[in-house]
Amino acid sequence: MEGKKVSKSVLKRLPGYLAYLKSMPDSAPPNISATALASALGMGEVQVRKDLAMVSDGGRPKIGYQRESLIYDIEQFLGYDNTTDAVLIGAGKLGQALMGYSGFEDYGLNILAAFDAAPTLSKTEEGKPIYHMSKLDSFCRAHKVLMGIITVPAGHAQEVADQLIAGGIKAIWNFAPTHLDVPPNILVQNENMATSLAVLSVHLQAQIKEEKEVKK
Amino acid sequence: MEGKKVSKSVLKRLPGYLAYLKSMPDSAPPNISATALASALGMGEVQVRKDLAMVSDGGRPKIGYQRESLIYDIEQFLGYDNTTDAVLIGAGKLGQALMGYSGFEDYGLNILAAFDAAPTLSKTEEGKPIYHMSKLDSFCRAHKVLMGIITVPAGHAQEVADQLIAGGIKAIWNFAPTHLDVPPNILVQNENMATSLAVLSVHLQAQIKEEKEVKK
DNA sequence: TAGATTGTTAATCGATTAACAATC
DNA sequence: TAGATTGTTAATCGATTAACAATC
Repeated sequence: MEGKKVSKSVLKRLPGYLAYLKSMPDSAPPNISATALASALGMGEVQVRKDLAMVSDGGRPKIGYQRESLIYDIEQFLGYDNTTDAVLIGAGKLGQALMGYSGFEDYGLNILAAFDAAPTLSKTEEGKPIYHMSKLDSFCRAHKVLMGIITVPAGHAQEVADQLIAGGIKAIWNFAPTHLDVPPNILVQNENMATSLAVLSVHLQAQIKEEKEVKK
Repeated sequence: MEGKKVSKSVLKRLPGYLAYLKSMPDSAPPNISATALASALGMGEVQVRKDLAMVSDGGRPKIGYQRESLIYDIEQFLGYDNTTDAVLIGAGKLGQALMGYSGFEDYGLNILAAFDAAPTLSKTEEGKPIYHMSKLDSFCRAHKVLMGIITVPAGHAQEVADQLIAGGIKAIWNFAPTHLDVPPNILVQNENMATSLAVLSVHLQAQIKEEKEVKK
């Protein structure tokens, strides 16, 4: 059943289901059970069922869910059917890597152009334009861009965020390792590698410690 | 007080405190209160205090925490003091961007080399070696590498993960948008952009919907 | 001392899991 | 029908927040 309020934790799991369903070969059976999905993704089956209940209009007992319509429902729910235009600020290595990643199309994301304080090129390898920061505001307004991707150094991220918001942007994908202060109606999604590294680092420390103790 | 079990949610917030503390100028006062930290990062002050209590040996009422020792304590806790060697698999755009990112040093991460199924270069721009996949196993063993970074396409990620684990790796930083099946003692940290995009996309959809309703 | 601030104990909230009834 | 599977209701778990006592 659609239209319900879906929590962020559920939301974050949906792309996982979608990717798995899409990765299945056409030769696979047209139906799949929550049990099968759960075991493939290493999750609890009740959780999978609850999650799917939020976006689909249900599976059938003994049969499971229709793969095709499940894919459709999740994509529909996530809004991958209608494209979102975005701008990217900071044409450094990470920025260019993101510009060049063609996979974003699958998520309905279209990066129109990059902006940089000191552009060294006028186009990316893929032929997308790189403009000077001074063009940002008018570009965003002209193209009614709603999403900005920040790949500048931490020290400039807040300033860039302010400019994006002034240009009418409603959501920011922030790759700069810093907190952004924004008005309540603006969403900031932090892609914080430091966070992941912390988890990894602490795990490895524990591993090393454990190993030493075993050796004793 | 150190040595307690710290939950993942706390762990993930620590890098935020650390980055903010490190970004403060030397001219700033030597002490900082949880209240100040909280408001700077847009968090609740009780949460900040509880988090800090897990890694530091406490602040002083009315004074706050010593900035320097707080930085030390968090870095110590996260293991940023002793470097972790890592290998990276998949020398594509994203892989090269990560190889070239010098900021990882701050997190005690040192990427020794890249591996690729069909390397087009023998070195990265920064002079780090790029080897053929066939060298992976012996390299990992020889250098006692504990961490692997996967930046290959989703279809090859599981296969690469298996090889890494065979080579003795204990933690995987997975940039491929797919679930990895690994033994229980191996940690997989997914850096899943699809997850972030889902959150952003759903937010924008809601925004657009809202706007339309206002216009009516 | 008074007040800002810390740290802890209790209450709330939300998300996950378990138990079970419904269904094909 | 019997059994696999769905979906829901209740129980558990963990994390966040609120209230308060301790402290400098």
